[in-house]
Amino acid sequence: MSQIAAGPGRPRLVEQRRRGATARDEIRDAAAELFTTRGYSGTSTRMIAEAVGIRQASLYHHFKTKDDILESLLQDTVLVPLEQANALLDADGPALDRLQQLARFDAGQLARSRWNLGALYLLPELRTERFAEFRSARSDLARIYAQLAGKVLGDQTDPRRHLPFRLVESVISMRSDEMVGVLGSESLDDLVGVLIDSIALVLT
Amino acid sequence: MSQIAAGPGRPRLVEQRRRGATARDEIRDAAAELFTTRGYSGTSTRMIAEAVGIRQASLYHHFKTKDDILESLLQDTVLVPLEQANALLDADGPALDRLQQLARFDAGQLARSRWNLGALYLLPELRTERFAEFRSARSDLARIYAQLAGKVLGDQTDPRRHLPFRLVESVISMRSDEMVGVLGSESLDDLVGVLIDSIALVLT
DNA sequence: ATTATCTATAGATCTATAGATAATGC
DNA sequence: ATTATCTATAGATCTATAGATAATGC
Repeated sequence: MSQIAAGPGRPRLVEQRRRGATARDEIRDAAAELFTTRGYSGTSTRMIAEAVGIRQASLYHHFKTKDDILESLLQDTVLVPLEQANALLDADGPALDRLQQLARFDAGQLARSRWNLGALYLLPELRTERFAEFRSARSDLARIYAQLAGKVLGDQTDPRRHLPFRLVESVISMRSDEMVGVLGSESLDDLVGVLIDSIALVLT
Repeated sequence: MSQIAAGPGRPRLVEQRRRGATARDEIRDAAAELFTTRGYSGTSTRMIAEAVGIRQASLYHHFKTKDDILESLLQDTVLVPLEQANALLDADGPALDRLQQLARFDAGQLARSRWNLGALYLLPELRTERFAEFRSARSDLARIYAQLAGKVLGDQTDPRRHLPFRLVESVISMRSDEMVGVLGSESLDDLVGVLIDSIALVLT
């Protein structure tokens, strides 16, 4: 059942041990855990393979290079929020409501994802040319936050417009510091609620 | 002058190119730049040595291992703020004033240090046993922030007590995202001011 | 004699490729 | 025939140590 099972290809030496419908997803799951806890350069392809239960070389049947694995994880975390942000920027209604809706969505994702994928944004390795596309998507997202906040403030130069984005992303470091792990999922909702309320307060 | 100059020991092959009165300080300066921009595992001892202008093996005359270099940088950034925090926790006066004084001090350090040393806190490699002592010092600091904030709120269980620490540390990610690089040092003061004001607002 | 550098290198990785093997699918 | 794995390995690192060398200091 959890054993190798049907499908073409030579069977694995050990049974499946990772969440994921496909080998590709198993690899992404293992890499997400390792990259967020040991860093990108601090994680070898051998460690990823071991966590999946395959040989190191077998990774390369599913990803061309090691950084393609990270790229794949990053894409998934930023594209959906960015789409949502663009929609809300053009939507009708009070700017504060739209900003808080966006924040609630993002903070919820960051708090609830299986691994702390937001921590990937903080990896210094993203500063290379290889991840320029991701960086640009993320700074688009930050710009939309600042624009909506600027509307609330009635001033697109007020430095406070940068705070909502940072408040939302503080979920990442709280999770890294294992504060969210300790809290139940009930008080995790409290935390997101507190952040949403704070956004209104700092823009007053 | 900037050439090898006086002092015992075989002369270097190239002139000094790093800030620092001693070779140890030159190494720390180079490592701070590299660790914050390329990560810890992503920085080799050869890169550090090259940035200093010495041979890779010569590093080991000044540091026993690579992680001793990181440890040394971390110690410097957390010990002074922690001392300050302990003093302010026991001081007299309104809790909000003391909290804001602490925040102004820390945010100022984070914003003005030659390299973005706060970014070192975000390195996933710190999650190892090797850096347990540093992690514990930093969580002591976070605890004092939360305790002071709890006093302001009149409730040591209110989740909002975690926000001031996170607001202060948002300076780190703003600097990483090169927002502080773009702003002049005058608007950098604005930024710190905005953070201090926000602390009062979110604890209202 | 002491110090801070240098050259050389051991031994342990690490990423990625080449090619064999063992399944399924047609 | 196609697919997904396996074994084996090339070539490029990387950290740390050993020991030589070239200064200053006594």
